[in-house]
Formats: sequence, C-alpha cells, structure tokens
Amino acid sequence: MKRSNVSNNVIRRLPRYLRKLDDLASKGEERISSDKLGRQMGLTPSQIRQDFSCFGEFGQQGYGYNIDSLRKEIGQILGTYRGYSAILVGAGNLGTALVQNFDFIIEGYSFLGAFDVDPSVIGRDIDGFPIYDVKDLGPFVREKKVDIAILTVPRHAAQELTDTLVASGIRAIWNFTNTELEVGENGPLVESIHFSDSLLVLTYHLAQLDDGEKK
Amino acid sequence: MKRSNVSNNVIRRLPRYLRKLDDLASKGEERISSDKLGRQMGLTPSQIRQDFSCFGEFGQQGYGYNIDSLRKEIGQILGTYRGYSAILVGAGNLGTALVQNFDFIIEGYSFLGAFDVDPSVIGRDIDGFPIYDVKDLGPFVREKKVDIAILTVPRHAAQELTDTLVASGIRAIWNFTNTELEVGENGPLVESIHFSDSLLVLTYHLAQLDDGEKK
DNA sequence: TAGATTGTTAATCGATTAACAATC
DNA sequence: TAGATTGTTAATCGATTAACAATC
Repeated sequence: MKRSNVSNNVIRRLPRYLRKLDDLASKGEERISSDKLGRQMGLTPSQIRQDFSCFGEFGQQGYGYNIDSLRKEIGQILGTYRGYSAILVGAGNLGTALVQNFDFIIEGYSFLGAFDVDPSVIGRDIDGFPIYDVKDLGPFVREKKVDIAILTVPRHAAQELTDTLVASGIRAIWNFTNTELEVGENGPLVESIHFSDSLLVLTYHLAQLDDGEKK
Repeated sequence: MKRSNVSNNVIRRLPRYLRKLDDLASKGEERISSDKLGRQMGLTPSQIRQDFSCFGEFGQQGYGYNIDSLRKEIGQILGTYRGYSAILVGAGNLGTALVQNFDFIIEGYSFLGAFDVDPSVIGRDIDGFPIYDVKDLGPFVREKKVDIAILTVPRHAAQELTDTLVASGIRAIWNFTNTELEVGENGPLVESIHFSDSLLVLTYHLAQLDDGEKK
C-alpha cells in the first residue's frame, strides 16, 4: 500500500467514506462515481479521487468505483481486519455504553475485558466480558501485549492510569477523560474524544446565529 | 465581537485554548505569551495570535495575555454564559454518563431533563433530573423552546426522533448515534460525535506503524 | 529607557479544485 | 464506437508561518 505522507485531513475523511459506502452497500447499490458520491457527501469529485489516489487505484474509467471492493480497500487501509486487541479501563456508564454499542469482534477487534477499582463490579461482567481489578492492569497489558486501552475513568485518575499503561507497553490509548494525557517520548498513540470541545463548537454556532439575528 | 468569516479550523481550536487556559488558571498562572502557549500546545505563536485576532485584541504588547480575562473572552465567543437549554433524548448508559459528567448548570447550560421509551425508567431521574416519556418530547420542545437536544438513542430510532425534534423547532442536535441525520433545509445545527471514526483513525495509525516496522 | 511581545501585513506552504489525457 | 469516468498534473485558493512596526 502507498500511504506515505498522507495528510491528516485525508485520514479523517476515510472513516466517513467507509460509513457512506456501508450505507450504500446496505441499500443494495453496486457502483458509484466520484461525482455521485461527492454530491451525496458534500465533497467535490476531485477531492474524492485525490483522496483515494493516496492509497492506490481503486476505480475504473467509465465505470466508477465498485462499492463492495472499495469498502474492503478502505477497511484495509484503516486497519480493521487486523484483530487489534482492546481493553476497557473504567467500567462506568460510558465504558459500558461503548462496549455494548461497538461490536468489537465483528468490527475486527479482539476485546479482552474491562478493569475497574470498584470492588462491587470487579468479578462481574459487561456484555459477557470479565471485569478485572485495576491492580492487575499492568501485568495484564504486558502479558497479553494489549494494543488499545479505552480510557473511560474519571479525570482525576486519568494520568496515573496512563502512566501504568505506558509503563506496561500499551500501543495506543483511546482517551475519553477530557484531559490531555502525558505519554512522553516514544509513548503510545493517543486519540482523544473531547466531549466538551464538540459541545462548545455547537454553542459557538448557536451564539453566532443569535448575534446575527440581533443585527 | 468581530467573528465574521472565521474558518472552521480556528473554531475547532478555540475549545482547546479554553481547556488549556482553565488548566493554567487552576495552577495559579496569571499571564502567558503566545510563545509559551505555543510551545505548550504544539502550535506556532503566529497561529495563536492570528486565531485570537479573528475576534479582537486580547493581549498587551510586552506583557502577553492575561489568562483570566482571555478565558472569559473565549468562553464568551463560544457561547457559554448564554444559558442555552438542553435535553437528553435517550436515557441509556451513554446519556447517563454525559449528564453525570457534564455539570451542565456550572458550564452555563440549563438542563431540563431526559426522555426515554422504556416504561421502567420513565418517571425516575438521572442525577436529580426527571426522565419523561418520549411521547411528550415534541410538545415539550415546542413549549420550552429547547435549544439543544443531546441524541443518545440506538441507531434505528435516530432519524424518527430527529424528525420529531426538527418539527418541534429544536435549534441544535448534538448527535451520538453514529449516523448522518437528515434535517432538511433550514434545519437545526448538527454536531456529531462519531465514535467509530475516532477509533478508525487510531487503528489507521497503528496499522501504519505495523507496516513501517515490516519494511 | 530597553526588552518583550503584541497585532497585522506579506510570504510561504499545503490542500482543494479544475482540467484533461488515458481508457474502460 | 461513443460516452463516462478515472488518475494525475497544473492552477487556485486558503491556511499557516514569518517578519516587523507599534507599543506596553
């Protein structure tokens, strides 16, 4: 695969393409042109062709793109099918929601279980997956060579657990703690979902509308 | 306030500035230069000054920016303090996590309650806020002129509830359903959190590392 | 005053869009 | 074959960075 020097903007559009293609596939569509796809997604056909061409040649002149094979190509690029292993750190409402809504196994991940501090949940399960004592987190990550930790703990516990994860050789942290984690040089990848950032962008636009109306 | 023609990139950086400034304030810092702030956030000082200058002149030559007043300015720009009203649509694990973790009142929002279909939760409460029957959603939104609906329902129910919200005059939807909502012309603002997109970006980078190592 | 640092204008860089030859 | 549509090269547009006069 090519994929050298691909810009962040392109990378962030790939999952959107994947969702759209899944959608089209589920409607029984077989092929689509960059022109049609562009109109449906609010992008220019040029941009779509440029984006795909970062990774190879997936289309055919005069025909367009085969939806099913394009989905697979993009899934491949995004690393689904690789069976990355994941654990949940923090088995509260948010963590439970994530585990219940993502079918990690179908999506191509291998979900190994959850960790928590609360003695009343340790030993129980989420959706059939065990909840372990957070004391055992470090050794577990090290032994099982866990790829991804899903961090859904309260703010105040975030950095300490991150340190444990980093020390145990975690490869990536999916961060929901609304803090910036310190992982140091050569630390794991960090991808954060900052709920409040998203809400503030929304209220920015509301405020702009309100100000516009006053004028 | 100026704020005309501000690019999306700038808007999406504003909440990050706000979080950083809150952090600095909580450490007792009083002032910061664009140079220092840039080094701490991984941005160039030029970019920071350009970003702020979209909205006014918040600094002072030879001194830098006063952290406390800059926070307030950015909060103002982002529409906190405006007391926008919000409801939760879908009182499951995810919705519960959001309500419990965001202190909507402190953050300057006015949270009015939740809606659900499940008879076993209707009438109960989340964190002291009532859970109503989703049948009453439309009239409630219309009567109370609700600004923001936080949509945390299962995928299959997303579009139908969106239609109800739009018909009742909701102004904005904060969308967690991992679908693209259809809101039509002159519909509400939509800000989506696509969990799977974020995870896929993470695994893209993991896959890239793995491929790099093989070479 | 001298040093620091802003806000802004100009220069650069990168991303998006347009155009078009290649080809299914 | 003619029409459609790709992949790619060139042109444009916008965002980031650099430079610097203004000034606290």
